[in-house]
Amino acid sequence: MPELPEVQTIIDDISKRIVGKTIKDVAYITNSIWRNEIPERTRFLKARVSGLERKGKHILVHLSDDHTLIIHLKMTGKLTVCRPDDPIIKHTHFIVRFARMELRFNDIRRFGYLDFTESSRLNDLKYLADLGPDALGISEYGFVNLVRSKNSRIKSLLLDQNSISGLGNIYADEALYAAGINPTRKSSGISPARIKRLHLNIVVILKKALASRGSSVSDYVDGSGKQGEFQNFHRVYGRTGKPCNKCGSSIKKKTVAGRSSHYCPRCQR
DNA sequence: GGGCTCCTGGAT
DNA sequence: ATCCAGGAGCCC
Repeated sequence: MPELPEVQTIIDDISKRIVGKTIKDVAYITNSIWRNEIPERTRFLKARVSGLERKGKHILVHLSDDHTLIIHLKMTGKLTVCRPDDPIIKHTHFIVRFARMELRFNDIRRFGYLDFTESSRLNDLKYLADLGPDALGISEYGFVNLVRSKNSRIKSLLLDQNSISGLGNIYADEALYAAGINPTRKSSGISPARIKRLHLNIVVILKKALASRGSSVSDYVDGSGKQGEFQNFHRVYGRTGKPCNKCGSSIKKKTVAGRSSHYCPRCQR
């Protein structure tokens, strides 16, 4: 479900409600949702939420006693602030209880996970340490070097979180369309001018998506359980067979890098 | 690279 | 009944 704009929207929503609040209790519902050891309940009790942070598509919830809860939502994960008397819906796996509200982690497909560590040892977690520069933080220079240095298809590179973090299937397709680059192109063969255009479009599209509070295609909801709006502005994703906004050609879909890729065969070369 | 896997559920 | 899904790791 969530890519950078969705994860950031959730973090911004939730931060307003839980930063500074003290944890009263936690509820373990599905043990297998934890990536490593399940933290003891006492690790959470009386801790205060000191701040939230995004690393790629990971959500870090920092606690006052120098521990951090890590959350990855994968495809169908949801993180919402609820009232204690809201019914606990199916596929809810973990709850953090505050005095007047609860933070609930729900995931239909259970691809998502939770993890917990001392904050000073976050970089011992390989999946965090290996993340590439953030899609909204990488410089144009850094991005050009990255793309020119790889021989993979550009779509694969954009999805590779260890090369550049935060992009997923929707925004990779949308950015490639905006830059006029075919998803199957070998990255090393793309001209620097084209790569700069792609970098600019990644930033512009991610920022627009953030302003629209993310894309709700099926499951995504923000930290309050509301849908985003950016799906209304998709140019290729989910528009297979519809006319290209630039040239009128039919938008095509084909598998690239193991994912369905939506593109205009005429505008993207 | 491509293919398979984890899992549930909606669309066709 | 079959296909497909905002992710990503593992296997040749």
